[in-house]
Amino acid sequence: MLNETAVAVLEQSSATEPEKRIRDRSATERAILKAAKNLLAEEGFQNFGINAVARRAGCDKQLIYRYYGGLDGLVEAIGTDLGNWVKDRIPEDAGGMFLLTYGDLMERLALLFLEALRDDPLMRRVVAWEVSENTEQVKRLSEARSKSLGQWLDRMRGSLTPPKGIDVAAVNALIFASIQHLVLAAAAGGQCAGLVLKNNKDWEKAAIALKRLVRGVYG
Amino acid sequence: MLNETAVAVLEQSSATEPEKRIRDRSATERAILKAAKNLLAEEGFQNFGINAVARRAGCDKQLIYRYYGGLDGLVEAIGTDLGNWVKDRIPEDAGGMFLLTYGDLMERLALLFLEALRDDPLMRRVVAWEVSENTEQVKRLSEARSKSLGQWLDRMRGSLTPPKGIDVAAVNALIFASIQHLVLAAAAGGQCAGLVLKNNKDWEKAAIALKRLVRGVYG
DNA sequence: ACTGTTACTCACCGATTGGTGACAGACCGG
DNA sequence: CCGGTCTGTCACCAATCGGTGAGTAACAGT
Repeated sequence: MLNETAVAVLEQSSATEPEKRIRDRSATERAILKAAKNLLAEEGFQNFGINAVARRAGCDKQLIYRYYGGLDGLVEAIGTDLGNWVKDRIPEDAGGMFLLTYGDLMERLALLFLEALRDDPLMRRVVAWEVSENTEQVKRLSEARSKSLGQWLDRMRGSLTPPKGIDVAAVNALIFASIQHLVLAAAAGGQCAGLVLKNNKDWEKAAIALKRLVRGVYG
Repeated sequence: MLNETAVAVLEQSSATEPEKRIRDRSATERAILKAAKNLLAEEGFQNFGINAVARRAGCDKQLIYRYYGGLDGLVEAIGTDLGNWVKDRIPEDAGGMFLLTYGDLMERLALLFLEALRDDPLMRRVVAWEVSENTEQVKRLSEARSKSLGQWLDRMRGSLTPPKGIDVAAVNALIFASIQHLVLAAAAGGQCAGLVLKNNKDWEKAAIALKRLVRGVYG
């Protein structure tokens, strides 16, 4: 990539010059991070490595070592980005709606989370990564993500009091676990436990079932 | 491994001769399959390759190509084994119990499935594999698994009629999805969505929450 | 214009990967 | 005894991996 532009410059520059991006460290850093995120989102964590990222970023892998301290640092940077995931991807104005009960809230949050996860391939890969490996890299990703998720839940809860006599943490963990696995399985194979999940109609059924599940516990 | 025994034999055989296993095709096939399953269960699908399997089986990788047609065939053999998973790992006598309602049944099945999955590292790796990759190998594994799971559900349902007005397939998919993700996340990082899952007490809480969830929809 | 720093590239390293062809020895039928 | 088949071993291949040291080109300060 970069070579082509450089060569083009040497050859007195042919017609188009697509973004030179020479000797601009911060721009290169951004390009690397972007390349890493796109690569992870599209290819998954299987082929996620120094060489592949450098190849996609169109720069030498040495720069990844220099600017991010290797793959670990790069993953950490991704994790930092991911800390703002809920803030970036999920509308916060749900508090302004008529959420009278804890059940109202959880139903809404569950549906929002389902949709957001369904629309974000990067986040899906990260979640899949979390349940597949246990390296230090992944641990950090996982922590950042669950922390930000927990804060989101707290923030949205506001002054609503959860029902007594129910282990809310455990029940909510199960609910969000079901959403995550459903979306992951669907993204991977188009179905989950025999339930086909491809077109919007399929997903509408799943959403209804999810509502029923939430309403079952929280009324 | 095998070299050591061979050398020992050439050296007029020292004291112990741990299972010679020479020139016995079916035994070698079994050893390879066993090695593959153990490797997958212990190391995960990340480092699951021809070389690693051959190394663990103590034979040349060429034999894997000859006897199984490469990794694909080997994975398929594992999948065939996995087709009997529910039969092997989950007691079938639950039908003889007092399961009066569909809710009784699903609660029992959910708990059985949770426990069985928790106790089987190989199956956990396979499930994690399913949501992480979409190769032909994994597809076959996934199909065999979900098919056998579906048959199990049908078999256990017996003459019990599911409640009307509920999309049982979708709800059950969500329930089993929650179990799978919970167990996977716990096995990977010891927690799921902030809920710590390490000792038996933690799991007891999760089981209670699971019951509540099932009872919520199915009464 | 000289100098030093910054941004970047390149060439190479050892290790490991999936895959293949050639070979050696045990066994069996003639 | 010989010849062929079966089982298993070994040596080698190109490709890729993560990682490093050395070198080059562009810029800034003086």
